[in-house]
Amino acid sequence: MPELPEVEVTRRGIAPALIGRRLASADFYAPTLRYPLPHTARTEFVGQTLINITRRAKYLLLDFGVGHLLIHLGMSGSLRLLPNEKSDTPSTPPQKHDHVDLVFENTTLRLRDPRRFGAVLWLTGDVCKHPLLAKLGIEPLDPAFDALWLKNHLKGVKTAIKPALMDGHRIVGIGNIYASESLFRARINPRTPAGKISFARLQRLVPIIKETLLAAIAAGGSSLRDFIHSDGSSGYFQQQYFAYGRTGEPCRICGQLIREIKQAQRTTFYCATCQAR
DNA sequence: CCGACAACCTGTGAGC
DNA sequence: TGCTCACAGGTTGTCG
Repeated sequence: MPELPEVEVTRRGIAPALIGRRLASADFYAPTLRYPLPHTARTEFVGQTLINITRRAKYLLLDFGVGHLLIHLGMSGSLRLLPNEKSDTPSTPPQKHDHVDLVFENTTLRLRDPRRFGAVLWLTGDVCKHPLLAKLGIEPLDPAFDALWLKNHLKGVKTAIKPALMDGHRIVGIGNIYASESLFRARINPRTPAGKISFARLQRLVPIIKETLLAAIAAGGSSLRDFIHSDGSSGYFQQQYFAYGRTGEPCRICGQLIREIKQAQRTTFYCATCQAR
């Protein structure tokens, strides 16, 4: 489920309950997700105190000082907090798709991931140099991501703007939903070759991307208070989409029917009138 | 460099 | 009601 906003909402939801707490145990209920779970490395992080939780792209990084636990939620992953029974046992036994319990003092962080595209890795040394992180592009909420940056990085790019926006080697965190939504709001046709978009349009697009992501984070943030009792989902689903998933429904702006096309094996939703070339 | 495509998995919903 | 098939919010790797 998660694009950048949901990962960020998750980070904000779990951080206050876990930072400064000692990891009492780590229980893995599967041998592997996308990659093998760090069964044998467990001794390196169990017993350590969690110093911080940061996010890079859609990766969460749990900093234990001696190394980082990297968590990716894949397409169907979610994290939630459970109160512990007797301070060292989660109050609810793991269900079918629960794969990891990080048992802290008083609170357990549980990873559920039905499709098992997620990942949990133990990284020591410079996390930025890890192959999964080293080649990641700019954070869309970084002030350095502006129209000039985008212009420079799309120069000569013939790929259509929609798949170009989703390429994490350029900009991270823009998944299928927010690529369609941002282009709709910026009135840019998703098939336009990325390098051919005018600077004026890029100046419109960049703040729209930031606003769209921030609005989604804010929507999720409104349910943060209940994170510990929730199912791990957020206000994310309550977003009112303009284009995403609305094939055949009238455009909220002009009334024309929203269309869908395939781009790079992913469905793109757009309004042929509002997003004419 | 680019695009197309398969792969990793399971659940869900549309259509018959 | 029950079956089959296409598809799903991500990312990597291979091939042409």
